[in-house]
Amino acid sequence: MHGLNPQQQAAVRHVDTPLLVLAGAGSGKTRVIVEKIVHLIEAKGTPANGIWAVTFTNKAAREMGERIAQRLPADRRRGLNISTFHTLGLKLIRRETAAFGLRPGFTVLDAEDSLNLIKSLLAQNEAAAGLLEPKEAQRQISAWKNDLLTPSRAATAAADEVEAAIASLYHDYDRQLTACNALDFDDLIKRPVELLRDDSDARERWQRRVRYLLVDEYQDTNTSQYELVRLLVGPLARLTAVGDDHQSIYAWRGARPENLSHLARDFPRLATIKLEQNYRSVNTVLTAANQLIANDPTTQPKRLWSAVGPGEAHRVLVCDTADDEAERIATDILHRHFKDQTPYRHVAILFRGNHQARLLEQQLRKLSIPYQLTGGQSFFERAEVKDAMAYLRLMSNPSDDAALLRIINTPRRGIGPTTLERLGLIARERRTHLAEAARSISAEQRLDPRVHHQLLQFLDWLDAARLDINARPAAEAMRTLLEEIDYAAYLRDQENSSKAAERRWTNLQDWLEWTERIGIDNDSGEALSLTELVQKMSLLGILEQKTRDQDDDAVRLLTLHAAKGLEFPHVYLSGMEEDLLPHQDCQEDDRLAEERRLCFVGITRAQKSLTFTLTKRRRRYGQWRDVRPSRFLEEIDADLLRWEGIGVQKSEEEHRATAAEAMSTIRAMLDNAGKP
DNA sequence: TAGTGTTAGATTTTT
DNA sequence: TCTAACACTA
Repeated sequence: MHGLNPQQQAAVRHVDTPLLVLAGAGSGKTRVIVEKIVHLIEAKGTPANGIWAVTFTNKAAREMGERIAQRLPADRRRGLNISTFHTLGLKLIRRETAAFGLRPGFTVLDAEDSLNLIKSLLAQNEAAAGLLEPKEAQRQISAWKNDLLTPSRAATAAADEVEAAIASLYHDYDRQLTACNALDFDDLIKRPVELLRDDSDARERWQRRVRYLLVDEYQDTNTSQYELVRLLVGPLARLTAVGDDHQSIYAWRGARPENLSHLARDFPRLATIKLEQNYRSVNTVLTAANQLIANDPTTQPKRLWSAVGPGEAHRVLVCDTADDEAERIATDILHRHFKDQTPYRHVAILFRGNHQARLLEQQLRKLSIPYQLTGGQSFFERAEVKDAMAYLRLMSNPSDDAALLRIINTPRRGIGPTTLERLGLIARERRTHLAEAARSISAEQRLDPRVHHQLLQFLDWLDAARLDINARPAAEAMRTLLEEIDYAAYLRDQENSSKAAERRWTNLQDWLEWTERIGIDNDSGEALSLTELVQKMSLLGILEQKTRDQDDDAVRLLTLHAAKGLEFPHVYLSGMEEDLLPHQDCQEDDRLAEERRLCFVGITRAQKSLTFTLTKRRRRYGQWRDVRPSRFLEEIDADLLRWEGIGVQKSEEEHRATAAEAMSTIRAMLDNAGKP
């Protein structure tokens, strides 16, 4: 308990009634959760396996686990459940598989697979295909699932023709998932909720198992996640929810920040503790943040303060164009690096949209400043990795159509779109999955005999491979499999340069190593079954595992969303312009408030210095447009901001001066060092 | 199946 | 204006 402030201590000790901790940015909320778990085990004698902590990302779960590992010896923390919502749902489904109408080895489809399934369903239904955009349909189905709406209720509630069509697609989609022994991400929450709601035996069983539940980032929960929380804690309500309404920035994808206030309604004995002392930032940063967020009508007042230090006014760099903006940020960072010996990893550049990263990258590269871009397409989404995953999934679940479709002709086996279309039709008629349909009489009758033969051969080969993979370690068997299909040759065939093929092959080797590494249970140290391995992989972005060297000294480029939860000594908030932040599509009240909170999140990432940048003109969809500074800058006291470069000439001069100064510093450094 | 033409869309994104 | 996904043609 040492080193905790009185509010933090109260939050840790409070275990008898449900508790909401409203934890401001940088107020040590993870610390509170960690200490509370330690307290529950050490002081309250709660068995570790009765404690469940839930986060939103794998990264957050991993970090929490690591911090607990520093506080408790292995034998005292064994059995502790720290996971994401989705992993928790998966665990529950795995223990109750039959109740869900699933067979062991069921697959969890990712967003891409689910979209492909939707596309193939639409391809079979001309009327719906003309009316619907696959992405839009996917979004709507996901939204319905997050709101716990069944297909039939969605059909009843449908407001127009389009929604009605999506509801009907939703029905087919779920039926097809069942035929494939598969679930999508949203099902991992929705289905457990349905079970716990409808089956009192299962409910009581799980409520006994969950002795204490802690939920992080509570403001990001959606309806189904909140329902899961309620059902798991039951009437005893041994629950700690930690969140910050000021950092609610995910309403656009279904988060319900009002779940924070719903807690008081649903748990009358709820106690609330506010954490307002910030341990991260200097006071000028917090003052700006407080002033900005005071304009948010939708959230509870909370005033951050800190004892870190006074801090300086924030610079606002007014630049001519986006190129100019990127150049000035880059020069400024270089300057900081050489003049103040600021390590590059202490600097982050934040922006609203990913496209803004491109120019920044160019300029950083020009000045040879190392940078690390978070976001973009992950390693996990690479085609070769997804192909290998698909083979592995088919080993675990022979009815995984999404996986089969992905690799049936990769590498080439002469099984083209026409065959697959006919096969899909047969599968739909027989209400089954593709592999079974292929072995039916109608397939024999309706498919080209040569291709049909080819198809059966391939399925037999898969069966044989399945026997092999169950007999030895998965990674090892996968190596053999990739050799048998000569995937390396396929890659060489696909790529123009042998270098590109080489790189993709290396990615696969990395993936195989990763497969070996995660194939062991963190808790028991035992090897996972193939099914467990595949399911674990589906929920872990490989990107997170492949954390590049922590001490890699590079400037971080992040979207404002991706920056939540992180902190940096020096932060550049770029594109502080109307229509960019707040984004042009977010002028309506609720969305505008969320944009403001996004800006708040950006500001509160800064520990020591904060620099806003904006341009005077920006090219938008090919047109040059004059730009107005973001209204959020006006919501911060003028004394806290130091504008630079408002006049054109002055800006150019200043810019040159800064660049010249930076260059001469570099030269001096190089002279001193005697080598680059 | 590769190569070319056409068209929409251009915020944020985890699991 | 630029890109990427798609549909169409050779």
